[in-house]
Amino acid sequence: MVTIHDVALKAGVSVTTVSRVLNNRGYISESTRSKVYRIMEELNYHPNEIARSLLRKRSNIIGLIVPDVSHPFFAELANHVEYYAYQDGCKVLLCNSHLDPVKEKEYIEMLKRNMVDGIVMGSHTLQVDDYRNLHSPIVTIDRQIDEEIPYISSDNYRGGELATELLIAKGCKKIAHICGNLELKLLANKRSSAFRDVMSRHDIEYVIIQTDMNVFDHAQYGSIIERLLREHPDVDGIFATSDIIAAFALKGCIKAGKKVPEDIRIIGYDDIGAVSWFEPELSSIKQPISEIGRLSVELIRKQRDGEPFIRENILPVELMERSTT
Amino acid sequence: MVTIHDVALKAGVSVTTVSRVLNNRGYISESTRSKVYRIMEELNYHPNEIARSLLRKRSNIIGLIVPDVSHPFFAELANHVEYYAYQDGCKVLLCNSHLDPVKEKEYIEMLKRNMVDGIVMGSHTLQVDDYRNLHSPIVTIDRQIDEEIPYISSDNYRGGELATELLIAKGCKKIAHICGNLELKLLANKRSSAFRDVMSRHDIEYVIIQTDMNVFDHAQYGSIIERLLREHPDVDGIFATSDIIAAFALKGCIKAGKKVPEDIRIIGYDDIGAVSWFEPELSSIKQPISEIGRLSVELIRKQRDGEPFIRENILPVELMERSTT
DNA sequence: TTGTAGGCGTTATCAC
DNA sequence: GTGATAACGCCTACAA
Repeated sequence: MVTIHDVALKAGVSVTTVSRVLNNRGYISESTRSKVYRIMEELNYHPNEIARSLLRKRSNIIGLIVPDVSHPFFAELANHVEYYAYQDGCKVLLCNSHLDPVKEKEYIEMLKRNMVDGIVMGSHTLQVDDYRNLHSPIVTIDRQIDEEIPYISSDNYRGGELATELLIAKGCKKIAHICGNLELKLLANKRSSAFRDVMSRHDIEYVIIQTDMNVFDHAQYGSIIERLLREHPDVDGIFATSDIIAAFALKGCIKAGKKVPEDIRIIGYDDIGAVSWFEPELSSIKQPISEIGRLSVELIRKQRDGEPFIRENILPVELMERSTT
Repeated sequence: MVTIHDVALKAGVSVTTVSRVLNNRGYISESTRSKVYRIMEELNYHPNEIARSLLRKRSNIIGLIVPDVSHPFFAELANHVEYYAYQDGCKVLLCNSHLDPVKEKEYIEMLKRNMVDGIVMGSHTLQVDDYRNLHSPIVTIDRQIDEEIPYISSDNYRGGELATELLIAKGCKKIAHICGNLELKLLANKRSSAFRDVMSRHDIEYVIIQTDMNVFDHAQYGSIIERLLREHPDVDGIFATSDIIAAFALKGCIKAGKKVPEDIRIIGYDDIGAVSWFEPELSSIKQPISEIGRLSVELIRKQRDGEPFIRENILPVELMERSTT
């Protein structure tokens, strides 16, 4: 490995001078500058970021903790977080919690030991206190820990309203809502509150079905749908809290011989790319994932640099009507 | 930030001793050991990994460069690489090249400056020489750079055979193959070679359509399919080189009023999760992505530690027959 | 305009 | 068993 000393030696100057050239600090004569540059080139020198980080007490790394990047929503989130982090001169350390609190906690410790600039928390398996005592810039996605920790979410309540109102407007008389486990205190639960509110307002019959805690166990969806259609054969509208669930609902309906959207209308949530790869294309509520990613990085940076920042960030959602409603 | 010095001071021992306790090296009396542990606890001390890395000349980080994590294949790859890296005590730095050679090169430089243990290259926008002169443990996915650099791919040729032979066995009389741009010297091109070989052997009519370089521009797929069906209305089998393309083909066929698989049979490649979320479920060739991830990490580790390793790693594929064939 | 010296937090080496 | 001390590669006062 070639260090700043090697360059200094070969260039016949001190390490300070090389460092100055490197960082464009202070005054250097044009001749030494170009000489140093030439030697750096010759030796193929690249400054050691680790040494820099040690000095700076910061690694320019953003830790991104998600349940599972292979889930389309988090894959897109990771994609955008990386995009904006890169623009900020930061790197992204990818951490899957795989819904394991131990792993999530270990990752948090690891990130702190590596002096990351901050942590974007997309996974939430720990207790509130564990997040509170981080002493590191942090942003949570879709969960509000307390007054202090900034969070980002899309307007879940509005999303729930939009989806529900659409089904009603289309004339649905009995609507099923399939949501995640409401025990988890996620902001996504507001979609369900909105559903309940709108339905009560319109005095339409409805059922709410909670899925298992494990969002990644897709096997459960098939049977949940089947049971729903069996126990409530008169359901003519389904609002699913994710596109994946909605896709399984669609599949279940087709298998059960129902026509979509004629017999039963279906709308999902997230607007992941895959919904438009298949036919019929799924109606969905679109979250501004790119903006969520951008804001995550910005909020980390602002906290890190001691700039003021907003703690509650609720982003607008958009109804994407396609062929299943 | 609390350092090893603070612990040493409060415990009334030297930093050396604390370091020994920390790393379980040399002899320490049980009493000092427990005292040190207690103080570490009290002070909530966590060793600074950056300082360690500086000394060790290694960050325990694996750089993962992919075109785009939001693509299901790479999302799954990232997921598994992270899984196995974690088991090895390594972290994963996520790098999207977004098909930009400049960004890819900058990422490579950055990773070297950060003394990563190695680089998993899933993106290939650079020239062969750029990869050759890395002087860092590296593994390429689905591309063979030269004799030296280890690569991992699934058995693309066999995959191509399986897909093609299935369509033929089902009685297809005119088969279209939609593949990526063959200019790019990717091992995935062997799928197309296999297709051509098998078709010639059986003397069946076929067409081969290359898509654009940009794999992430899904907009092109719709029109490609439409044109295919228009120019070759008698095609009764499609072998697409990715599930996404296959999904668009499926959609195009349905829109064109064709019944799948009765009028036309379709098979994709990769077996991404999404294919089984929708109806009809897509037949596909499954790549062992988990094993690819595991091997990537193993090959980095072996190179890093100077252990012997295998340079050519071709993993078996599997035919997943579902409802579209 | 350039150089010397000290320190970032840790571990390895060698003494005691 | 334990403790000084010197690295690791870089940057930044301060001095010249």
